[in-house]
Amino acid sequence: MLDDRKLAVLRAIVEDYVSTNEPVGSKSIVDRHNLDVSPATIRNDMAVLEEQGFIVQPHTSAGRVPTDKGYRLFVDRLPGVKPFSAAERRAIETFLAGAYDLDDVVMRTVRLLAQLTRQVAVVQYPSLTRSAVRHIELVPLTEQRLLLILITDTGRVEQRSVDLPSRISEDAITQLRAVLNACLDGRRLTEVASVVADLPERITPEERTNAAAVFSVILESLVERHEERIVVGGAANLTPADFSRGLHEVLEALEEQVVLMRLLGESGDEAAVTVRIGAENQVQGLRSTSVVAVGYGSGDQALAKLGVLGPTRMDYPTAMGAVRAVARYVGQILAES
Amino acid sequence: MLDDRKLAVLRAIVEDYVSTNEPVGSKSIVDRHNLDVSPATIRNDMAVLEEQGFIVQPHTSAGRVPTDKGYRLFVDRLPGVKPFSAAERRAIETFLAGAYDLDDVVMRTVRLLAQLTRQVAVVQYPSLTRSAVRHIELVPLTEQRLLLILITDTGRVEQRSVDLPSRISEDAITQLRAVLNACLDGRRLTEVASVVADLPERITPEERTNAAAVFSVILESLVERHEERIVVGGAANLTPADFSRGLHEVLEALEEQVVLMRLLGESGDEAAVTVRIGAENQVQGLRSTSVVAVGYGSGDQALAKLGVLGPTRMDYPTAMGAVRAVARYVGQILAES
DNA sequence: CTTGGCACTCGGGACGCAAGAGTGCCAGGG
DNA sequence: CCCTGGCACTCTTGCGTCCCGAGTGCCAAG
Repeated sequence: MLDDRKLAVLRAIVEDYVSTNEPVGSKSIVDRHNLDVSPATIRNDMAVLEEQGFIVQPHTSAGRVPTDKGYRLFVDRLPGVKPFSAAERRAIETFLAGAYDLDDVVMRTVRLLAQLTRQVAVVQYPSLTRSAVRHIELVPLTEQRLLLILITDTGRVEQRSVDLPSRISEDAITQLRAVLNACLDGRRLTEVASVVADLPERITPEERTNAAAVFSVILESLVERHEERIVVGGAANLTPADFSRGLHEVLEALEEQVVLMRLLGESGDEAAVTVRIGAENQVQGLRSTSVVAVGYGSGDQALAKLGVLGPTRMDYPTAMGAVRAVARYVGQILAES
Repeated sequence: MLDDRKLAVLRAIVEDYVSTNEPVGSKSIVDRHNLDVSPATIRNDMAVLEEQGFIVQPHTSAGRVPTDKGYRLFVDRLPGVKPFSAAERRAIETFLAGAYDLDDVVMRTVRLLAQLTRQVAVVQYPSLTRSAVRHIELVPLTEQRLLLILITDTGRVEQRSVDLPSRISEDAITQLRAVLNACLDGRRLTEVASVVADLPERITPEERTNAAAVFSVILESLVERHEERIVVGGAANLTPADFSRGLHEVLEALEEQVVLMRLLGESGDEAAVTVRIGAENQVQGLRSTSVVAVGYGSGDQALAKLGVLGPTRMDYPTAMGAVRAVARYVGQILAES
């Protein structure tokens, strides 16, 4: 149905269109890629490719442009990811290694991805719910108010202030802190809910109402969507020419955390690099963009996702290579801290 | 030199141009604003205004457009800030009051400002160096590694991991923690440096090398520029039509923390709303934008700045009103927490 | 199945023209 | 002295026309 040469033609069209942003004609294909056939032959192949929906011509007398389906075939069956050179890998590693806390890791990752791919970079903070508790700290703010600090093994620090129903003594705080750390230390956050339910027994009765307030804040912070923050960078890489309806639509989507969550969430598998092309994205307003994403994590399991977003006319092999490489190194960095 | 009517004409030109984005002619001025004179009279006034450099005409037979100098006169001598209605104030207050930690306050502030003004919002995190220490916490990660957590009275939490030269015992950590909190609690961060210098005396000699490592990390985090984070939102409000050289330039500038720092830093006075118009901004790439900024803080002194950025063709009265109102309420929220 | 040839289609740039908006200037009137 | 109506002038903008070139589809021959 699609012989080797037709695939080669599709590939040529995708590559040329990506690099020139102009519809590519039969003649320029034989010129640039060394297929030993005539333009007329290419035209026949292109007619077939068009009939099958892999390419279209914007105007009757213009060259061809890949469709979403064409890009899909390209990424599925064609060159795959572009591996990075040793030098590039080293550059990535040293750039990320300079980070000194989680915020900084994330910020650097965004910048790095945006710069490597010249696209918009999207990085999700390591998920709270899949991390484990490393330490819980209570700091008195006033006599009826505590600051609760939750530190995870991914280096993430969450803070909440807790309003207490009644006054609390230094001793009671110390006791509470000890109990919390004894019971929760090392637990995955998914287990915390059930553990917290059993805690009140360990607390002296007169402190239970205050303790309950603290517990409820802990539980709250587990379900808060807030924790799933996503950072975007490289928006300047969006070129107006690539978006018919203007950047506005895209920029708007990029500012909605919820939208970004869905965007990264849609890519199912976490270990492998996934590509969603154009209308494959269910997110309204990003129907003409592609997303290359992958899960990353400190150990073997993925904690969160990162990726790049750009026009469907994107250099997929490079983007996939960059995303994969960056995810790997970020994972390393997180594991070390 | 500039009589009342000429000022009224300038004002009319600015207002109409802001709302229509089209050069405004003499006839439309007498139509829309009720000046009881003929178009010809307006034309004479406009000729004077043009000669003085307050307005220009893009083409020989087009209406007039304000220059930077024109906008400047407008904001300096004309209607001033637009006060907010009680309903609007209440909306702002309740929207911000829902925040549950500093990150959330800042994020909400950005969204709010962007939405109120339909411009790009820029909010700087409360400066570390002007806040005071509320609590310092040390959490052992491994035997030679600590997590240092610094909590300020503005609700900000900074974290750093500290590599120790030698192993440290639980007791030593407790001692160190006690010393740090005893000496630093309530101190402004600007004083911390000198206080820390005197600390080693209070530490048992055998722990001094480890303590020194912790101290140096504390000092480091005071000078790190990282602390001056700036959050941007509402980039989708940038309309391509307003920027001749394209959005690219502007978006790029907005991604550079350093640039944003300069931008907010330039506005000198902190208590009053400052406006920098067009080329008054020394930042390359933002020469055709205006910035409306003001300092905000929990008490009387400013901790940081916030503002909006947009095309010089901006609704200054509204922007100034929004910026001022939001700054006030953010200050309140910070003071309460 | 490939290839050269050829007629065909259309988008885009160049040109010209007319309409409309807005101005500057001038002379007259309060 | 300032305001006003009138008038000629200047450009921009949109529209219609025309032409060129790129690229195609089809066909008949190798």
